[in-house]
Amino acid sequence: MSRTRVSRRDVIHTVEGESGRIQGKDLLAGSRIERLARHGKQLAILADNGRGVCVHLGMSGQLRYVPAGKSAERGDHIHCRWYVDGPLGRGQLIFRDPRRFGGIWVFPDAGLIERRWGKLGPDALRITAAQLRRAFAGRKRALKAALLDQQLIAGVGNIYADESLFLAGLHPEASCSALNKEEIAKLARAIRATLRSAVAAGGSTLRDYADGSGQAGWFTVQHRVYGRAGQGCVRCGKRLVGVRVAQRATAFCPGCQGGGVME
DNA sequence: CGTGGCCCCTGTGGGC
DNA sequence: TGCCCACAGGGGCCAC
Repeated sequence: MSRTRVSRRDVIHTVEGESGRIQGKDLLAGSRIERLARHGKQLAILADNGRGVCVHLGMSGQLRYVPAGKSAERGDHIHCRWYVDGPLGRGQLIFRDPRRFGGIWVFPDAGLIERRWGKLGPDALRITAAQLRRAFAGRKRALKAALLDQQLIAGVGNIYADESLFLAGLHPEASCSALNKEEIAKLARAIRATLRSAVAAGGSTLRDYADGSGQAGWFTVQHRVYGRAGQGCVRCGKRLVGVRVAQRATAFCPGCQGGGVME
């Protein structure tokens, strides 16, 4: 990163070990990027001098890379711009976030990122049945609430929680402790399959989501239950039910998702 | 331990 | 046409 331009300071956060006014070097100006990392919904840009920044997109955040020469990205709510100049090319990395639920966290050393990520559950894209069993052990919460809890499983949000539960045939309000071993294994498979398909389709663009190159995602056309309360189930035709679980809109099929609840 | 409520913030779509 | 309200891919905090 050669330099950075911050238009809104309040989207940049410091963490333990970092103090004082945020400087360019905190945002990796002058650093050589060594690798990128991800755990659940957390992203990290890691430099070879040990520094690193985390990015979380929240609800409306976008991270966009625009190669030099392409028309400069315009628009409101661009809070941070990195001017990248390295062996792989020149361009701008742009952080835009209208609602500002997302943000950027600066770390003086990458070890602190690992420590922070250690508090999250296992990554959902690769979650195993055994890991899910451990996450659910001794918990009576609703399945959907557990899926949304990043400390238990990292990376499942509202859309993919509903879609995974439908695929696994499980009721969103069933208790974690009500599932048997096979049902948990089935849910783990459903989570992995759902996320894999969603990634392959480029994500779910409900309104304005776009990937790093600005492309919208088309997984929305594969949504079976999310946003479809009141409509017919694609599998059995029954009317999908809409409820709120853990303060989030939740849709499920009363016919296909009886798993986990006592009738 | 778990839940519900409230908050952070902007944009949009529907109902009147 | 315009105004107001509800709601939206997330998550932290607090009272109970």
